[in-house]
Amino acid sequence: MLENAVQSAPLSRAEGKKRSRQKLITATINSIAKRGFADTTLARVSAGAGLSRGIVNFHFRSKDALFLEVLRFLSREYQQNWTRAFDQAGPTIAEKLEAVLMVDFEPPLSNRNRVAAWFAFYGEAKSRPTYMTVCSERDTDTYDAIIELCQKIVEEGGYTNLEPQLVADGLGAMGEGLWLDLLISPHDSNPELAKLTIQNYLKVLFPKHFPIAHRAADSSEAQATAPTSHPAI
Amino acid sequence: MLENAVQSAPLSRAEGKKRSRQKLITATINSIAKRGFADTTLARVSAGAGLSRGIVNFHFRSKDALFLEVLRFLSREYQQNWTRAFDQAGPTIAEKLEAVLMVDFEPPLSNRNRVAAWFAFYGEAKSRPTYMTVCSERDTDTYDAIIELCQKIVEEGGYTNLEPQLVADGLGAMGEGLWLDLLISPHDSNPELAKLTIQNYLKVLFPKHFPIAHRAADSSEAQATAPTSHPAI
Amino acid sequence: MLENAVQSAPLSRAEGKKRSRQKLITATINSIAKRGFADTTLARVSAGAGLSRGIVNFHFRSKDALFLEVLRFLSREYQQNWTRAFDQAGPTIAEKLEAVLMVDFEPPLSNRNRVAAWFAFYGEAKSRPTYMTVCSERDTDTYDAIIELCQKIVEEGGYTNLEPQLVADGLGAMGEGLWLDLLISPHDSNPELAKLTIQNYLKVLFPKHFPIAHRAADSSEAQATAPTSHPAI
Amino acid sequence: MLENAVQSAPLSRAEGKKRSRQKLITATINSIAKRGFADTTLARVSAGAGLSRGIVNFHFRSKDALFLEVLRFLSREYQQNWTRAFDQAGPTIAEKLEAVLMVDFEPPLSNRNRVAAWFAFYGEAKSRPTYMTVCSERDTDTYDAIIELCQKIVEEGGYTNLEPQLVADGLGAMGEGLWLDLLISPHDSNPELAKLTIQNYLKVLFPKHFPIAHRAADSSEAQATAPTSHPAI
DNA sequence: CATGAATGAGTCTTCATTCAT
DNA sequence: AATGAATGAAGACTCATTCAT
Repeated sequence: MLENAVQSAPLSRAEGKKRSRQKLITATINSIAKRGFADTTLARVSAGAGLSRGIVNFHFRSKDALFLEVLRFLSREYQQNWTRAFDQAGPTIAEKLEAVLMVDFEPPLSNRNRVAAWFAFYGEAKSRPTYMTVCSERDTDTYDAIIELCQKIVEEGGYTNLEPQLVADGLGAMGEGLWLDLLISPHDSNPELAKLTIQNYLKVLFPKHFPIAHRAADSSEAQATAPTSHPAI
Repeated sequence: MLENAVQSAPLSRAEGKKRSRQKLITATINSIAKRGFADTTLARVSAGAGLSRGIVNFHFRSKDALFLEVLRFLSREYQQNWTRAFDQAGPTIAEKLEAVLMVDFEPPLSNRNRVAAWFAFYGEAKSRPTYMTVCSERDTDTYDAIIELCQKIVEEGGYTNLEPQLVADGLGAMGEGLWLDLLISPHDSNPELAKLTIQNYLKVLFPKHFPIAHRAADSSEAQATAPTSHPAI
Repeated sequence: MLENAVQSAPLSRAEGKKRSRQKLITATINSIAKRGFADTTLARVSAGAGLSRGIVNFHFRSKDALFLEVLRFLSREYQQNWTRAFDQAGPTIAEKLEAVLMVDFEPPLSNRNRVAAWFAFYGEAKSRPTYMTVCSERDTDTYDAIIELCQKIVEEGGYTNLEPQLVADGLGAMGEGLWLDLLISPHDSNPELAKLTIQNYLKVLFPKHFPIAHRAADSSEAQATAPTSHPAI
Repeated sequence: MLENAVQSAPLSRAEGKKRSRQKLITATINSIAKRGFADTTLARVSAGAGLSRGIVNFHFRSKDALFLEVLRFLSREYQQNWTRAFDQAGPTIAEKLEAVLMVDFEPPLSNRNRVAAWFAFYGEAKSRPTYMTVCSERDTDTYDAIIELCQKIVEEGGYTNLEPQLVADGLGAMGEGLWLDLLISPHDSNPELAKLTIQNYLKVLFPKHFPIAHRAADSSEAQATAPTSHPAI
């Protein structure tokens, strides 16, 4: 038995614990998507993770704590993807703006289970301050960044007819509305259509930055931005 | 005290039953908004309605049936307000379009309890086909109407740079996203701001129909359209 | 309004009340047979009787009171049929004995709903003294009569090898066991077979009174004894 | 205190679970006998077993499932005692027949709680196909065996006046009727009297096999056959 | 006499949580 | 670190009973 044993070798305790934790979080997201918040019980979560019944109260203090961790995981994941999209986009403001507006509709964020989980938390947010806090934060961060980009692009393009704040609010809201449509109108809605919709608005709003002929190219570029983390969920 | 002081007169049995039913629906909406889906128990609903414990299983078959009736009530109410806004708006396409986009942000639809209830149902929709059906229907009806209006206005104004379908999808989604913001970002968000955001887009999209100077007037006109039904909730 | 009004004329109050009472008793028997004791609710009973929900507490004081009345009705009906069979039988002891042993297997007592109701009460009798009293009484009356008949027939026939008391106990028990079989083994069991079984024993026990060739004739005679009351149940 | 004082040693988990299950079954039988089907609630059953409230839904799926397991337990127990009586009886057909007819009236089957439980199930059998199946099976098995024994004994003894099938049906039914009498006529009825009644019939039916002088001896022999299982109930 | 809306006690059932193994 | 038997609080639901109409 050498130390550099193969991957199937027993994990260290800390690693095993961490892995179990993550399995439970993933199983919870899937259960919420599949069965909804109300029917997501710890028994089903632990079964989904292939672990024993009492395990959740071992890794997390309580069911509420688990759910909060799940939301935090989703929030962290969202932020990571958002930041990566921003960083990996081309150097121009227009490219940055488009990239961050597109990231909601690329894997893993466009995954329907993810969207379902997010809206499950939104649905409970009004009555749960802790959920509200995390949800608001994500929202605020995103909106702030979009506002900043809009201000720059308006200034850069001399779009004197546009109020950057309102334009940004509209784009942000449109993104969330299209995200909801992925959930509610699955037959007529899909990530590609959502992206086209937003891009269409970009062209109308900022014609100098998003000329009509540019569309297809942008689209493929956007798709090229790297997806990320936990694609197995 | 005249004989025709009818309002305090004892209700007929059928009327009393109907009234109790409605009380339960209203109490359920309020409870969902206040405590969320998870903590909305039949005991709390019946207490909120000032009725006895077993009452829900008398008027509705089950908790599930009650919830579905609540969603149907919300859906019917939404459609009624939407239709009224459309009918009562001025005769032009632009006025109709603006009216139906504004109605989400006027009472009673802009009521935060209502929005919370809607998103609670959205959050459960993926795992409940019956909820999904009702939610999708509302969505589809609204979108279809907006598409039609956009097609007409594009044609009327000769906005050759606009794709009516995509523009309509964007406006519809923006409305839903701003509705969500009423819930999630209550500090920075309010119905008036939401209306301004949408109106700002209308001016950018259809400048001939929504000239800049027109803004304030429209806004106040929009507010003047009659709100409706069940203001007590 | 003449006294000799036709049958479809409105009943007097007393008659209507009596009729409703009986409808409820009949509906209860049918419900017990169909759904068992546990699932026989007052709602189902009143629905079965085509009457309104609160009616049982009007005609009877309570559910328990209704059930007790049902048992008393069954007991009365049993006794009436038994007595009629005895009276209408031929004049000999043998004919009387055979008649009372056969009556359990002729309508209406052989009706499977009736038997089911009886055994439902037997099943609850151990824990309900009032049921026990009524059930025991019926049993005792029947056994006593059979013992008396057996004593006479043994004396008459000089069957010195028979102990009348034990013979009578056995015949009575056999009757009840065959009655149970109507319920439990419906495929292989039927009233005619039950009668044959008992008659076979009579021939073995009392060969002078029940000669072999006599069988068929007896059987048809037995069948000729008049059935009775409430055949509609 | 030696180490092999195993009985007080802590049970393995599996053993403990099995024991809890059996406790619940036993407590249910006792409750049915004491309070009847209707008043046997899970709260009382679990209290009777000295366990917690939710336990039944842990070991069994539901109250119905518990009841069915109780009936299966009774059925298994019946069959075991029956088979043991048959096997342990002397080698002759007559001894076998008498043994299996007597076993109903010896512990544990003659235990009044047992009989009450059986008749509670009989009372519900008509409306519950699963109960009916189990009850019918027990009946059928018993009757089939008795028929076979009767055929042999008739052949062996040349009892040309007897129809084996009808004789067997009568004996089986008599056993069940006498069992019911243990429940319904507890003052005048007891297992010993029931046994005498049956034995009296055996002497009349099969005089060559059951001569009059033989009675007392047989009876004591029959009693000597070992009773069995679960005497604690 | 009869109705049926309403009540509320009682029951089954679920499930988060604990803890001995 | 993990298991799973057991707990008991809480909730949905049933249903006998009441009473205004």
